[in-house]
Amino acid sequence: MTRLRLVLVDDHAMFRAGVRAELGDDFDIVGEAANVDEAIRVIRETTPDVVLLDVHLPGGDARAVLEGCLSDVPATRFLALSVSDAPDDVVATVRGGARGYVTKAISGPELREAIQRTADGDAVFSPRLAGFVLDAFAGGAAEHDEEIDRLTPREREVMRLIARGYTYREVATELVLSIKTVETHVSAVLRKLQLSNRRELAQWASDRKLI
Amino acid sequence: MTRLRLVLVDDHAMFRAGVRAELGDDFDIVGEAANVDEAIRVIRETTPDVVLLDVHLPGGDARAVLEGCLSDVPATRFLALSVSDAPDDVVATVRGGARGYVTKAISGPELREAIQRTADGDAVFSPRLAGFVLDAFAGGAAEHDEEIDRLTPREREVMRLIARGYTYREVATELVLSIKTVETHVSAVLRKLQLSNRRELAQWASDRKLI
DNA sequence: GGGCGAATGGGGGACTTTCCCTGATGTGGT
DNA sequence: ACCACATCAGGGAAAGTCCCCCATTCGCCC
Repeated sequence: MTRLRLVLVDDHAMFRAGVRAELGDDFDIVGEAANVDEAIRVIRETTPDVVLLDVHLPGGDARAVLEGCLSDVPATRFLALSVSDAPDDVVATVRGGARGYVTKAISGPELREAIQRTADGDAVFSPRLAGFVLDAFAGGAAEHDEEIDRLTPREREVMRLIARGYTYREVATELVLSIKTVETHVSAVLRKLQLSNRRELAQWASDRKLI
Repeated sequence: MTRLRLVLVDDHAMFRAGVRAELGDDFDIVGEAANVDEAIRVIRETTPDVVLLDVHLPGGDARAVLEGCLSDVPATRFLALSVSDAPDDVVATVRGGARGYVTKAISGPELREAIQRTADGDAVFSPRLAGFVLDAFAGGAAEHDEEIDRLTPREREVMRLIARGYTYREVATELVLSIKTVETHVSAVLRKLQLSNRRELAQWASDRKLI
């Protein structure tokens, strides 16, 4: 059987050298690229079986590469390989068309297997990351965070300050209110969001990048 | 002349393989580590000439490694080698005792030269990064924050968590202490820094980018 | 050996903060 | 008139913060 043909896309020459050293004997590395434009060109020219694709690249990200050549090389499978295990990165890259996503903490043998499975049509994910993708597909689309819509403008304003660690007294001073009014708003926010204290609120706001 | 003895500290086996493949002929790689504790142990055991040190590690960061063994191996030089080019990371790592800081975008020959120069006592920086360090020293070096030197290691540890908003109870759980001990440390920190409550402490720590 | 700093904790107290409850008033929109 | 919203009050339970006091242990240095 002929060796699988690979393209490596990563802006770190050192990392590409590592992959070559670990995998060069088992796969045919037909091309390398260090940025988005180069990657698109090389992939089109070589139509490899699998592309190892770093998520963060000079001149764009993995999605830019996927958009630029996915439709031109239908037989090529893309395996994202990144230092980032951020849910946003994972979900965005998979939405863009990657067939798998593993972190660079992976070992040589594991990567070898991941590439083989990707070429076979499997979806390969580092254990912790599979959950993010499933979550995103399961819950993500419909709701649009109805919860925050139930807060009044004033409540949102108070909520933001509370989430930053202000005390009720400080919020009252900042917004020129009485402490009691702040208490009322905070209670309403906690009740509406079904949270039980300010720390959870800070977490909630941080998750939604509201601070 | 005998080859320089290296230790590689990086949580990505793949990256270490890349460095080995690129440098293994020119340097004597006497040890490798993938996390903070392992790194400290290996460095103490091998007392290499140069340590290639990733900034972001499981169980801590490069500073933890530097704190853990800098005084034990006075002849060893540390060269930070990271994907991050964030000013905070650079400055923090250099403050911690690293003698240089280059990004992983570096090429094999450049890394070879950087290691040689580090061993010779030079300070090696990627071009864009040198500026950050110089800025940091220009903008307030004279004082060297005598205040924080007056804190004991344990006090600093407690202080960091308090500054992040942890309650005494949570700090106690995290560090496996009694609440009373946490209170004692916090009181000492507030007294030494002449602050009056945890919010001022959070502000103080944030100003100094200790969180 | 004696002193000293560091780390660990216990008791207790004063005070603030948080969160919830039950109210009230006024305003603007439909 | 009704309702959502914003404003404020009194009261109280619970938690957390910060300050005293104190003791023990350990290791280090003179």
